[in-house]
Amino acid sequence: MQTERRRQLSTAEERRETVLRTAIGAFAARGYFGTTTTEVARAAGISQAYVYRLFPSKESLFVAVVEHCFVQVRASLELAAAEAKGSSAEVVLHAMGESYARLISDNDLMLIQLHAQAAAVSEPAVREAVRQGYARLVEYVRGASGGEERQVQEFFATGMLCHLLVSMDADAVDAPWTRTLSAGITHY
Amino acid sequence: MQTERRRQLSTAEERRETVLRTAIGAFAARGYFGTTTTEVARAAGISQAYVYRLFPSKESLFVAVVEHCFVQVRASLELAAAEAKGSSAEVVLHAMGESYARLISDNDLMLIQLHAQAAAVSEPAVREAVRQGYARLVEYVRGASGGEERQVQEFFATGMLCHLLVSMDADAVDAPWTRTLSAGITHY
DNA sequence: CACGAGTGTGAGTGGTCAACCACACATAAA
DNA sequence: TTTATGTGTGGTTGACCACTCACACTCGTG
Repeated sequence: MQTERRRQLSTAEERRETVLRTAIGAFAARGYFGTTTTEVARAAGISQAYVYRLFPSKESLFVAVVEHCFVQVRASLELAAAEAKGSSAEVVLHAMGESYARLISDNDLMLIQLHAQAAAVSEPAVREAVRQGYARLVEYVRGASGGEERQVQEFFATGMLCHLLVSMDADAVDAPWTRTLSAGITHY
Repeated sequence: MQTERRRQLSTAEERRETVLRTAIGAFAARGYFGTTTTEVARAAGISQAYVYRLFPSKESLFVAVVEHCFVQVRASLELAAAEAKGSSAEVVLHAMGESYARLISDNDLMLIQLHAQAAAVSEPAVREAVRQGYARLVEYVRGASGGEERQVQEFFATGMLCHLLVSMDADAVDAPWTRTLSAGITHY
């Protein structure tokens, strides 16, 4: 049974990935300022002190989380685009919307985007991450869909409307105004 | 010279209004969790302790600020609708958009909306205020413009896109993707 | 002037936060 | 087994937070 005993410790790189994944849930509720590093640590199952071994500061951790989310969103859109390849811009954009809706069905991804936007106002590092994230997203959607400016713009405007619906849990309100805002928007 | 000397002290009601007005600027930068009551007090020119005489808690203060902003937005749309009365839905909605663009030219109103959305996720009182605010806004826009569901929805989606542009200061970035997102969106 | 009611503050309070550090334990290679 | 390196934590620190309270001042009225 040579090396039967398994490693008990993770490598730092594995831990960083764990933290990135679990921190999404932690930051999703209360955003950058409202979430403590202790909460992030608890979500990852490590001590608060160790968070500071893996990331130099709370800000750099949050930035890494935001970047991680943008990568996931992009990957989701790429998947959809690959499946709908060769179709018209409308069809590709619709497939992207569907894929996006499925990706963020647990809402956390979307809430991170919302909180990243909010933090971007005062935190330059976050602002830069958000800019880069949307820059790549917009260019990708434009290229992959082949749609016109207006269509691409509307695609993102609809995404932003989703942020609003999720943030105030519009699903839980049964009224004409929520039906107006959420008309035609898929969600799971 | 009977009552020549003017009052030196404000009434509590006047102070409350001052605080509501100035707190917009304070909360606009870092949102609900990121802004301290001391900052709000300094913006209003009063002591931090007195903030707690005027409002029972930080949360109720923030909620009042959010409601105040929604009232201002609604008033702005009403003004625009009155001027464009009798025109087609498109024209009315465009006039509303113009008026809205002028109202939030200093960005603070819009940033409060963004931060209110973010705080709504975890703070039930804020969520209720945001729901009420948008409920009235949507119903008003629908009624005053006479537009179809889709038009009203697009109106708000465009507004949400403005939040994104303002939060990451897209104006400061000269690139194709910012031009795509901000195409046709007036701002002053 | 006197006096009650309203306006306003300085100086706290207990609690929490991001960040740090000394130290313990696990691992891999010599 | 020894040693160097990497993984991980308990305990702390100084700053700062929302919120409170005793007290001072101003005002309108009789």
